[in-house]
Amino acid sequence: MENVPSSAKKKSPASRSVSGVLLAWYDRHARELPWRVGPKARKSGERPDPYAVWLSEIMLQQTTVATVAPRYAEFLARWPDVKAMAAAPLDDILGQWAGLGYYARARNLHKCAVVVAEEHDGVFPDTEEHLRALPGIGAYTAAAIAAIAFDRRAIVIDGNIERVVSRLYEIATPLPAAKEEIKVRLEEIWPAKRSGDFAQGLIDLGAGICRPKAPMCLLCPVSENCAAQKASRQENFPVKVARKAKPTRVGAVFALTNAKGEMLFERRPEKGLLGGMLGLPGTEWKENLNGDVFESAPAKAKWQKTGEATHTFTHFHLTLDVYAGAAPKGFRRSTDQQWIRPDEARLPTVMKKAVKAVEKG
DNA sequence: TTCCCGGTTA
DNA sequence: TAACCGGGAA
Repeated sequence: MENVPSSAKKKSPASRSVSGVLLAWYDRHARELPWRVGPKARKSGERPDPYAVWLSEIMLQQTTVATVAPRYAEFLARWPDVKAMAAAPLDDILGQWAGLGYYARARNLHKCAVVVAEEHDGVFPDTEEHLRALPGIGAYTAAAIAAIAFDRRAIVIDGNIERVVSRLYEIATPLPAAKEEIKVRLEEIWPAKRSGDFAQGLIDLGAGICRPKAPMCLLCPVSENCAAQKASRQENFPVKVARKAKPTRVGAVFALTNAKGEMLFERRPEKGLLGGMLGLPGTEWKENLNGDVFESAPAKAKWQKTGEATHTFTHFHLTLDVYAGAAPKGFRRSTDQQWIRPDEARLPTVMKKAVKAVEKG
């Protein structure tokens, strides 16, 4: 090492040590996850099922491992391969997805399954570029599937990896602008072999050790290489741009019930908030509740306000006034509406809360 | 209660 | 750049 020219010393030894040390750490500490082929099995030749990798990565977008694990098992049991999923009606996919949020993911999941089944004969493409062209697969997911399922040397950057790298190099540029710099750093340290294990190792390190709050630097295999930890400034990275305050919106929803104890739901428009999901009929959600809310009711009934439901979306808080009423004689639902027992309806969380407000009220 | 966290699309 | 959710921590 002493005889290595300083030009070579600069990059190669440090990068070798980060990837080598991280992979050795992953060999010992990899999380056991339902969709994962662990380092040991991977070394003995076992390959992950690209369908399983894809499904898990879509579910893991913006969603924690703890939430995804049981839901992933349900999906995999119901649709064991991509052709089975492609053959399912979109409404079944959306219903199974209910409660997971970001429903565009479920719509794109189905779209993607159809494209893979019909245009790729049920075989997932094995390059980052071709994966990136599929619905719902962006830069992160394309790289993750290429690396994890096919061991391609694809630079994977998720929130965990952004945090790890911004600390390793004390990257002062705020996210998301820092992403380019992070990618350059990763290019320098990303190994040619075991690309998938390296990606998963970085993610596990970010999730378990290099956490947002109170990172466990004493247990970190690369703390020696970490500029932020050397300066005791771990928690100051990554730097992020200030977020702006969420406005509050209000609205009213109407829970109409029939003699069978069923409730009237309607399918929301395909695009936009909670797109394609079932919900209670009601008003628009705006800054204030002006005009006659009952004009938005699905029927003329003795509406009783039974409570409120509050919920927070990405960019606003919502308060819904919840009204309950019995369907009048001769009420006919329209074609986009359906009677469902409330306990059986697969609903987004805000609508579950509204239904609960009826049951309590 | 409020705050924080996180990928893709248009 | 803004729209798009829900869970867990503070």
